[in-house]
Amino acid sequence: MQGLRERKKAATRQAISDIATRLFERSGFEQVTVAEIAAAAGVSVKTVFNYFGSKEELFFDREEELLENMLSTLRDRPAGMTPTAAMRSAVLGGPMPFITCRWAELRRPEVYAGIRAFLACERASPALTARRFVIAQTWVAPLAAEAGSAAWAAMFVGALNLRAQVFGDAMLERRTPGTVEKRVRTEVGPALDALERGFAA
Amino acid sequence: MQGLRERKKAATRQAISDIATRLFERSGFEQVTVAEIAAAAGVSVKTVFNYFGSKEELFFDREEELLENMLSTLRDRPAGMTPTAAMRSAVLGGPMPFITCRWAELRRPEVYAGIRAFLACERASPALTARRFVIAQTWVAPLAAEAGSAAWAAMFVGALNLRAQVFGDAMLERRTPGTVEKRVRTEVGPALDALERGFAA
DNA sequence: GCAGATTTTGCACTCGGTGTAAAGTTCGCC
DNA sequence: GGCGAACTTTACACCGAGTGCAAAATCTGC
Repeated sequence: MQGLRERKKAATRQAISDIATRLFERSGFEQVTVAEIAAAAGVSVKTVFNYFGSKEELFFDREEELLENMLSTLRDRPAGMTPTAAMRSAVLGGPMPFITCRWAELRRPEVYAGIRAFLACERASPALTARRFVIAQTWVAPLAAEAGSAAWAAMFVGALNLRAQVFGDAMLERRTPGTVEKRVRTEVGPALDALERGFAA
Repeated sequence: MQGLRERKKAATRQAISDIATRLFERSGFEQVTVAEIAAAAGVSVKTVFNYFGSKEELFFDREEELLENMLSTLRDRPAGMTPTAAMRSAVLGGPMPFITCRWAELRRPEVYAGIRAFLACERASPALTARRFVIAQTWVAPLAAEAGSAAWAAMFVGALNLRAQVFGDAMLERRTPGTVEKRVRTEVGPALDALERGFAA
């Protein structure tokens, strides 16, 4: 355990992030001001911006972790396995790609509702939708370095964006967990197949 | 020729856009305020926002035209030709994809300098860089509709983003027109090859 | 408990963007 | 040419995100 200062910082950061998430999901991203978040967290606006570079960063909090997981999935693949094959099960195997969460968990209503609320909030805000694409784009260079092919990385990120689209659509239409999984597999699977075939040289 | 009102509107819009472009390329996107643009154009700030939805729209002005060109390239392809094959020459055949501008034109110094200034301005501003990705993403759905495959469209846009990256890098490094062309062909060509092979089913 | 490093805060400010209502233009028509 | 309707432009007041700065509060090692 670190010193008191370190612990307080971590706690403050977490508190701000939690409260922001709750407020966003209750009222919508655009409807909540940073001033409200700061007040609810018992902290000044300036402090919020000390921890988070922008309002959007309060929403997308786990995306760095996601990149790390992608990179280690690539790095740890058995010799001879293609990048596409290595990524396949993580992309198709659960609701949140590269997070250890399987399709079965989506059957728990509170998980379904939580993910759905997050997606609804994101879709309702152009700024957040835009932000997601930008974040995804920042993945291209690291993925390219790890996989050894810029072309592969650029198109793989295209496939990830497709996946987010398909998954989000199905969730917002309130499809059953089974249907959501089926849609992701049948619509994103072919993209991965094409990637596999395309880079089979 | 339209009525006076229509002509005036078109002229005002063009004047604002031209002045904005000049100011951006001289001082950088972030350094120029909308108020300065409005003043230079002899118009109120509100009028600027009557014509353009945001400051970024003042910079990316021809992107709609680009989408139109992509869609008609797809639509008019001979029966039996794959979407990838149809797009290939437009993607690899000139400095600005889907604009009738061939590689030869890049050899004219003022063309080279103009495009380079535009790119430098874009790269210097995170907001503009982000905006480009968002614009590219809005192309996915229309392209998917025209090509009949969401998977293809998602990954094709990935290839377009790669192209923009490669082209921009080469231009900012002040490579010769010949080198720029070669880089685009050798780095983006494989992506299109993969796309062709991948969707050959 | 003290000195020095670190965090938090308040404050004043800039800039992008919106809503509104009034002033200024253009249009179709007589 | 002139008149009323439709449309554009403008000023003004406003909001929210984000920054820079210097003072106040807090933690750290000793």
